Amino acid sequence: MRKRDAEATQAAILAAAKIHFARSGYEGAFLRDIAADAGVDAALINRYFGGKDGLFAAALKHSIRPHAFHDWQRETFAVEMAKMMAGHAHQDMDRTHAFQFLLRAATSPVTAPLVNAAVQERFMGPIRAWIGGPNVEARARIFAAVFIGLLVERLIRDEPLEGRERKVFIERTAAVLQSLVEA
Amino acid sequence: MRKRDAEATQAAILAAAKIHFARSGYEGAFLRDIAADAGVDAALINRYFGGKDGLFAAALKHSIRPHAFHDWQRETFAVEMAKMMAGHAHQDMDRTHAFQFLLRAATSPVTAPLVNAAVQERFMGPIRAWIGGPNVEARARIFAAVFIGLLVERLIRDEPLEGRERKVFIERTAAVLQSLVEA
DNA sequence: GAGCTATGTCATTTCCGGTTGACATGGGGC
DNA sequence: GCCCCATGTCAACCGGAAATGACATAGCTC
Repeated sequence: MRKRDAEATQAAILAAAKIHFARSGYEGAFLRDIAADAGVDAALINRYFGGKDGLFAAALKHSIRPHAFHDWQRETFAVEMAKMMAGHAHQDMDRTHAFQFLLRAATSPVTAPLVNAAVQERFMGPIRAWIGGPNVEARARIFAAVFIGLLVERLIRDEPLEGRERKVFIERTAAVLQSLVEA
Repeated sequence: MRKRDAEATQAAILAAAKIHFARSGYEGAFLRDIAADAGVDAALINRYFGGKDGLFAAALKHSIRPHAFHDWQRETFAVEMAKMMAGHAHQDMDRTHAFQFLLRAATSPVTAPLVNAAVQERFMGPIRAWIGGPNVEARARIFAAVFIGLLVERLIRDEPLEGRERKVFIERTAAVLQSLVEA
């Protein structure tokens, strides 16, 4: 029998759930599989999270953490971010993984509203505050869209750019990002 | 009883399937609903496509066709596209269905490789050709990223922008897109 | 128009996955 | 050491959705 440690068990379930939801989406992730990966009986998921919905909500909450936009320097962030986007996909796995989770969740009609609410609160909010200026709403949305798109591109591409193409990619990306934080 | 025309029936099923798969993903789309929309009994889907898997494969194959970038006007496409992105997700369904379908399919581990290969060939290829100029690779990637990001944002948001915010959104988005096709 | 086959419809079955409740047991509190 | 509750396990249930097979009939061939 599994060692009796509710906290560790819940953590194991949550970790497995994040992987499965990220890989397969809400409908495609099965509680039995998640439980198996966590080394737990599926019934425990119900006990601890109140069902699949609750588990998803917990995983979602755990995946979206406030991004530290406040400590980015307004003058240099664009280039820094562009460099990050130009990097290898296997770097920054935590962030990448969380984003996969969000992307898949966003493409399921069941979970899309949840994701939207969470993203609004913990992602768009900080972005708006950070960007500031007039017409924040429109500019923040474009910023978020570009940000998401760059992450997706980074996620699905075969190989990163090299040499001159890479240099141009960073310059151009930085220019786009920079333009969006300017009024 | 439905008119006896196997070819038309299959086409109706395929059309309905594409809509449902685009809107709800593989697991979220139900054969009964697809059949109902097509004005067909669900059993026919099995007869003609051999089951849900077969139907999905057929819809995927049918959705991946070369995108007509060549008939966009280089001077006006940016504003047109920005207006489209500013709209509600359920408007302009014709144009965006294929993309939504592909995006959802790309987030399913089963179909992802197929989709990625097809996207490279039939999406990135045309984009490169259409954009042209020096450092096409880098610019095409950013363009694709922005394009995808806007689609995702459009997909997950609750409500479109209105009034002045909408106007700014379109202007800014158009500016970003336009800048990316210029060398 | 008789007969046959492809097409369409319906009822039923099967399967799958989330949920539930009963039961087992480890381990802390007394 | 005993009791009790929290934790873990197991088997069964239930609803929903896909698949199946029997049946009906339109429409073509002759």
